[in-house]
Amino acid sequence: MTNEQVVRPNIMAVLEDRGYRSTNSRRSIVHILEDKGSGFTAEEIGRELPSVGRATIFRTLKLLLEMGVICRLNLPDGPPKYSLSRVEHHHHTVCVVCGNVGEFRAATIERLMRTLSNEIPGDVIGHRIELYITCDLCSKENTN
Amino acid sequence: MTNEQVVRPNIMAVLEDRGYRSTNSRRSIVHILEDKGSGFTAEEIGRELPSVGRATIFRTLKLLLEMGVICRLNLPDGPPKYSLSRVEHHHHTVCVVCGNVGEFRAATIERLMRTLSNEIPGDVIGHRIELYITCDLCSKENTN
DNA sequence: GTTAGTCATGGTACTTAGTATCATTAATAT
DNA sequence: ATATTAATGATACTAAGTACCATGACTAAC
Repeated sequence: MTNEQVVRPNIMAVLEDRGYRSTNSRRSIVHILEDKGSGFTAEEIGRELPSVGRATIFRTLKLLLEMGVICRLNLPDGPPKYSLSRVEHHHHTVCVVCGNVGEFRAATIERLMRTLSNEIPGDVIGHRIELYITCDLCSKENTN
Repeated sequence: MTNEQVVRPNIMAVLEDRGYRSTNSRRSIVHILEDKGSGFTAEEIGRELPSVGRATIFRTLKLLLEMGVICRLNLPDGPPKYSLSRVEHHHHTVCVVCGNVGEFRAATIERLMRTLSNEIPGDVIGHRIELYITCDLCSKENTN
């Protein structure tokens, strides 16, 4: 696991580079994403931007997903959560108590996946790894 | 990756051992699950059992999920798919073309996860790994 | 085997994440 | 400044799943 500086792209610039327009709604959604960083739901964003239509929120999230700027995480229960992606490939931790989402990188996993792909029938083109944890905060609260 | 014989529990027995009743609906649902094995959707089961109420299908799937008899797999798109679990811990491959779901085991992964948990903040209590592949059948069809 | 109690069922209405449609509005290119 | 076209918000819809509730089916105890 590494802890190097997280490099994030200028999201609006990425959108514009792909020919998408820089609109008020998109800017305010992106602004909130950058503020929250990780573990936010679509509904949450909608609540903070009542002037922006629900459809637009989902449309924008979908766009950003396709561009790889954010990722969606399906939790065992509750609505899916979105997180800003690192530029680099990464994986997620989810606290099963509070639902907080974290990110980590581990070169060992990637090396292992390459090895594994020899033993899997078919061509491995991607993978997704989620670690379910109880985060430090939640285990502390439990012992109090 | 291992290929040993898949050991499956007697699902109805497991249900009854937990105090749940052996009803017609449950038996017919379980029967279909055992027939399909993996990669089926809730809707699919409902279609094959028009006499069983939709609610009952979801109720039963939920029960089986809680008991660990089946697992739910959220695909990048399309409805979630359910699979009979092996008794043993395992992971899934999903073909991104046809959506077929496979299972595999890899002790290396489990060992790696244990190592990794030292580097992750909080207590790791579980993990989920999905490999996205194009299965042999689909890559063949593409080259034809 | 009958019965009593309770669990499970099917039907229906609801919730929630996300999408389709469409007339109006705003961003861009010229 | 204007024409073009993309994006928007509103609304209605779909689809996975759940809540509710009166009726029916299991099981246990007799």
